[in-house]
Amino acid sequence: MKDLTPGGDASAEGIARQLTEAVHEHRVLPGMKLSEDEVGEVFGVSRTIVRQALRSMAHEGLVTIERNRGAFVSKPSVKEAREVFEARALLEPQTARAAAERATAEDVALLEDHIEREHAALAAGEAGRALKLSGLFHVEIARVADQQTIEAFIQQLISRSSLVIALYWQRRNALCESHAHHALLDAFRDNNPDQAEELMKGHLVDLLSQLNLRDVPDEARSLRDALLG
Amino acid sequence: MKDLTPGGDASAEGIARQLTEAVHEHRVLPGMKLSEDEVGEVFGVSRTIVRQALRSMAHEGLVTIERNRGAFVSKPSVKEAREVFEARALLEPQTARAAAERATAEDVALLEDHIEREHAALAAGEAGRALKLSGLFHVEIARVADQQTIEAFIQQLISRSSLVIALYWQRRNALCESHAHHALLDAFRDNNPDQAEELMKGHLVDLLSQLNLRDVPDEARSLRDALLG
DNA sequence: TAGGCTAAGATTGTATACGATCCAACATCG
DNA sequence: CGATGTTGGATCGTATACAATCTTAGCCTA
Repeated sequence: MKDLTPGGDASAEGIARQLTEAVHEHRVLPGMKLSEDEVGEVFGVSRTIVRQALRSMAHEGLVTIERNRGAFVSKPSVKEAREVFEARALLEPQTARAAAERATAEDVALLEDHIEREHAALAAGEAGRALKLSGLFHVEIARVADQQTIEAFIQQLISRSSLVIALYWQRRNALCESHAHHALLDAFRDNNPDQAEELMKGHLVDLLSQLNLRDVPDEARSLRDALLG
Repeated sequence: MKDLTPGGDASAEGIARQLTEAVHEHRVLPGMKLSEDEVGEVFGVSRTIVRQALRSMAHEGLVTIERNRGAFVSKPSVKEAREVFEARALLEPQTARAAAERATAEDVALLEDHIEREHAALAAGEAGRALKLSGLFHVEIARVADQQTIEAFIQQLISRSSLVIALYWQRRNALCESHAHHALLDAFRDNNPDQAEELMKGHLVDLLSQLNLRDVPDEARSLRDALLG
């Protein structure tokens, strides 16, 4: 069987990237099983490669591997969800500041294009794709700041945030993000570090406030519902 | 061939842990090749397991895998060295603050024991072991702060700091660290977050100042030495 | 003698085979 | 009828075999 996937190659990294993208777009949800045979069949590679990809994703916290049971898309606990946003609060504001100090016209144009595509996806009803682009915006900021080490951390945190959003997001007020991103873009364009840092800090608080981290994480609730219903 | 290693099991994680420890103790140095066959023979496992371990370490930045060439202990560039300490500067002071807020008597006792073992190793002339424990102290602080996500990041940064130290450390004034760790311990014992944060900030600045990040990274220099000698 | 080419050896990349473990359906017994 | 034990299938864990690639030593040529 040959490569069915036009979007990427069949290396371990390529498969990990495509699976990660699917998680970011919420096409693959927390708790879903990623069978080695099944993934291998989809991408036309042997289990050897799939295992490499899955272990790589496990290292990022995106999947959880249970011995002799297989790989599942991770379901972050409430505590883990909080930790992810606490880590982001430590890393991202300073990174936004550094990005605002260094941002060139090209950087701003690239970020602007990013926001535009995010809007286009939203307009086209592709909510998942918009969500993915929204996360990628944060990674791009780290790239502009020229901080590869921190960029890798933020990329991981964005991935895990996708899982958190899938589990704990409450529907109401869905589209305040693009506004925040636009404001950040302005700060970058003006090379205004103070404003960029503050905006990012506020943006992260906003994101966190839109999560419902009080309820039980979906599994126990479904059990209770089953017992009560 | 059976397990030759009394200190740990022969799983991929166990081998990665033991290799990582060897790097922390500077028994394995940057640039050294980690041949799959050789590592497998030492630990008595097949290449399958070794490959898992090496890829895991590659993900942490500890080893670099070059396709069809093999795995080598990473040699961080000057830029990467700076980035590692910049990331630590973002994460560790706040983490020390949180640890100081939460530290219990048991936590303090455990950290104290840690410092004591560091001193003992230094007194016994086991500089590598002391260095490893010195790094682990920082990881333990994140554990006390009850921040597993950040702890994982710090662990990675500590590992990479070991590589940076191996490459860029300048010998003079070798033992100011234990003093800084003692001061931090006092701040934890007193539950003094402000002091802990400031001490950690200063400690990281001290560490960075003891590195020589201006020279070329060892390879060109050894070539030059060879030509001049 | 220096430079480049070739071939053999060594090392990694990938697929596959086999054993171990888990899970679910079914049968059996109380 | 319900609970428990058993058996078959499915899935994962590990080792090994083979192919692809790189390295190096030796040889040839200018």
